[in-house]
Amino acid sequence: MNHLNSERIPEQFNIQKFQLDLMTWFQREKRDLPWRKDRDPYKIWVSEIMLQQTRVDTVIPYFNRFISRFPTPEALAGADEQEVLKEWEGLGYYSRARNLQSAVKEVVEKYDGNIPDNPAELGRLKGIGPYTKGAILSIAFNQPEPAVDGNVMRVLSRILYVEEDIAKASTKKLFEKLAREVISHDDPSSFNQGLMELGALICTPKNPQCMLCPVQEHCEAFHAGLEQTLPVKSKGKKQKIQPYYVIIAVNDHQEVLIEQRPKRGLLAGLYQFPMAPAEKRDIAQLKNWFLNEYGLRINHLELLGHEKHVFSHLVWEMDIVKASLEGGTLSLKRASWAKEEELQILPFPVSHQKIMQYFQESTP
DNA sequence: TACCCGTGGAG
DNA sequence: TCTCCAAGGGT
Repeated sequence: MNHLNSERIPEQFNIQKFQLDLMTWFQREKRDLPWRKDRDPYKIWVSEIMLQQTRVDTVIPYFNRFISRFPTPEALAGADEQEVLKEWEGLGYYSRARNLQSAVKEVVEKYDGNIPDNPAELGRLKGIGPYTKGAILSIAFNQPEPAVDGNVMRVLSRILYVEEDIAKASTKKLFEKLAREVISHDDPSSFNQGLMELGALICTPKNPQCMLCPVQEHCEAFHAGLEQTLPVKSKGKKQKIQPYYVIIAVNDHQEVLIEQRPKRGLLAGLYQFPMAPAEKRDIAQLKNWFLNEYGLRINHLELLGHEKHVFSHLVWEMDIVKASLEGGTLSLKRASWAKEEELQILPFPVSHQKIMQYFQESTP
C-alpha cells in the first residue's frame, strides 16, 4: 500500500555523517535551558508537557516556578488541583496541568514514584502521547525512540524531501518511521534534541538559515533550492466569533461575583466573572437572564469597556458591564462572592484577568 | 479524521 | 491589523 521506509531515504544519504554533524553542532550550540541541567526524568517530563505548542521563552519562568513548588512527583501528586492550576495560570491548554498531575499520581501509586522507562507503560499515562513518550525515553533514558514534533517534521521534510502535508495527523507516522531509521543509537538524546534545536534555531519555518546549517550538505531541499517551499502545510480554518456580556457585580462589602467554569471543555475548572452570551440580547433580556442564572436583580448597568480575546479556535468579543444590584438579601445561585485576596489565590484565565483590571480600577 | 483546547511573540 | 505560529494530546 505505501512505500517501504528505505524508499524515502536518498541513496547517497550518509546517515553516520549526518548524525555526527548534527550532534557535534548540538553539543557546541545547545542553549542553556533549565531542564537541561540534569537528566531527572520528572523534570524532563514537566518541561515536555509545558513545551507542547508553547515557546521556550514563555515556558522558562513557568518551569522554574513549577519545579520550585513541586520538586518531586510526590510533591505534585500531593498538591491541590487548584494550586496546580494556579501555577499553570497564563500558560494555556490547562488540561495539560490536570493530566500531568493525574499521571504523576499514577506514577507515585503504581511505580513508587519512578517514571516508567518503557514505551508501553509510559505511553499509557494521561497526557503522554507519541511525541512526549519518545522525548522522555530518549532524553531521560537515552533510548533510541523517535520524538517527532513540528520541528522534526519540518527538518526531516527538508533534509529528505518529503512532500506530505504535515498538518495531517497521518503524516506523523511517516516521520516516525523515518526518524527511527536515521536516529543515532550511540546518543539518542543528543540526536533528538539536536533535531529539535536545529528546527528552533536554524531550520525555521520562515527564512531558514541554510548558510549556517551544520547539515546543509545532507539536505535535499537545499540542493534543490526548495527549502522555502517545504514542508507542505495546509491551513487551518478561521476562528468563530462569540460575543458576550461580562458582568462585574459588586455587593455592599466590596466583594465581586465569580463562578467556576465546568470541569470539562474550554478553560475547565478555572474561575471567571459571569458571562452572558450576547447574541441578540438587549439590556432588558440581559437583566432577566442574570436574574434567572444567579438569582440577583440588576438595578442599573454601566458599560465599562470592550475586550477582544483570541483563542486558538475562537474569539471572545466581550462588553464589560458593571452591574449595580438591588439591595437586600436575595437568593444567590451558582456563583459566589469573592474578596480581593481570593482573586489572587484562584486560577483565572488571561481573558478574565483583563476583566479583573476593570474591577480593581472601578473600586478604589 | 477533524475538531477542540490558550497564549503571546514575530514578521 | 493580520497571519502564522510553538517541543501535541484527547476525543
